Amino acid sequence: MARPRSFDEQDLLETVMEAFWRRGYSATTYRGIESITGVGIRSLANTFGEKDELFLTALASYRGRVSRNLDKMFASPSIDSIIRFFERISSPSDEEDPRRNGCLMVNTVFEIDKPTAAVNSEIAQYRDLFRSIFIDSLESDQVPDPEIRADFLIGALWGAFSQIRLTRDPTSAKPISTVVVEVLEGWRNLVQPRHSVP
Amino acid sequence: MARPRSFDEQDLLETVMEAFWRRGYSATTYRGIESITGVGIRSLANTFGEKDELFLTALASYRGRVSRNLDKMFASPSIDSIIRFFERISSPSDEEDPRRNGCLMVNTVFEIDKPTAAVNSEIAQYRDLFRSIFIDSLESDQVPDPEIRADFLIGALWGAFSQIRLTRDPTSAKPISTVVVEVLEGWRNLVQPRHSVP
DNA sequence: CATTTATTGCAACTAGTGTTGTAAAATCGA
DNA sequence: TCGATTTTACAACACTAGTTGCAATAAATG
Repeated sequence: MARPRSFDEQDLLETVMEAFWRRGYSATTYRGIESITGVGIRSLANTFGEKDELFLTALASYRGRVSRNLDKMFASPSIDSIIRFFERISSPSDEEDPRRNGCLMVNTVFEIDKPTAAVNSEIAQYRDLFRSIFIDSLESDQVPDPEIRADFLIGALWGAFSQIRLTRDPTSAKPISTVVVEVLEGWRNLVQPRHSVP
Repeated sequence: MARPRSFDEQDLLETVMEAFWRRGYSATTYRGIESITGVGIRSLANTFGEKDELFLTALASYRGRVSRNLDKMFASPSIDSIIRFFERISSPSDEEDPRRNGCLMVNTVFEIDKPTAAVNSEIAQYRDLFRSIFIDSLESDQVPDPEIRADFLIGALWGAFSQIRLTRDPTSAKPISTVVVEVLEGWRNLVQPRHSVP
């Protein structure tokens, strides 16, 4: 046929995604990616289109990554899974781990002034990922009002991400995890009093 | 002496601060401020210096505003004050209220890639504002481990700000407030078991 | 009224970024 | 080897934003 690409599209996308994660949207420039990856601007544009589209693709890739992790951690959803999840969030990461920058989606919400409909949809899907997993977990332990409590957990999660992003240190979210775990333990004893004692 | 200014410095600063609050750092341009306020770029630069300095001044102004509000709300610090605070956070605001964009300081953390030492100091002072007020409030009701719980409350607060910023609607943080209040109520009964039962 | 002096309007300069055109380069099948 | 076709390097373009120089302007003081 013709000349083949000098790079692997998936590998490149992974690198680009981490660049957005580390440095944010506007600080991640085409020319910057060029010098990091060695792939020329023109090839980037040919492959992924304009910056908006490249970013959207990176977001989708991120969501896929998170989704796979969550599937593993919540194979059997329960309060215990949520506890393990929050404990992992605030566990140390090495210097090179992009997790030190919190969460790409949350960062995006703050940096992009007026997100496009496509970006908003990505973020909504991302949020729903957590929401449905939290609800499933709470329901499986018969916690009342699972929706409200799930929304609270999402809030706590985003607070943790904010804290991590501020300090660039996951362990700084430890106090948040600690109290969230305490709260979750308390929810074990809240079984619905629907058809209970006379 | 000489020609007087055509504007009031404090009024102008307030407007600029709200501009940063609404639109973020990079979307708030000198030329934009010029067309909003009618004050020319040259006069802005003469009065406030470069954009960094103008922004820093706006942050300080914001912190002053928040500090005054907190002093009012926490005149007698207690769990009840914290409850009222979280309930107010998620109460509706009108269309023009810049609170619809969450919190200027938290937004800043996310948008600025590498904050200067001065900006970091502003943010740290801002955080400590809440931290010491939360600790005071918890201590006055003899809640154990007030530092850790205060850090959790800060996390929940930032989660609420994130949620508000995402939806541009304070009431979307209602579930967070609701559960935080529930948690705070629970903390009333945790009085230190220091010298208790035999 | 003239002088002084800070303010202001205008415009230019510089730097950075997304985007695109074009021609050279490289590969694979015939 | 040749031709088709894609990739790639280079450069140019357009636009935006921060910053700065300079001359005109306007008020207060004597």
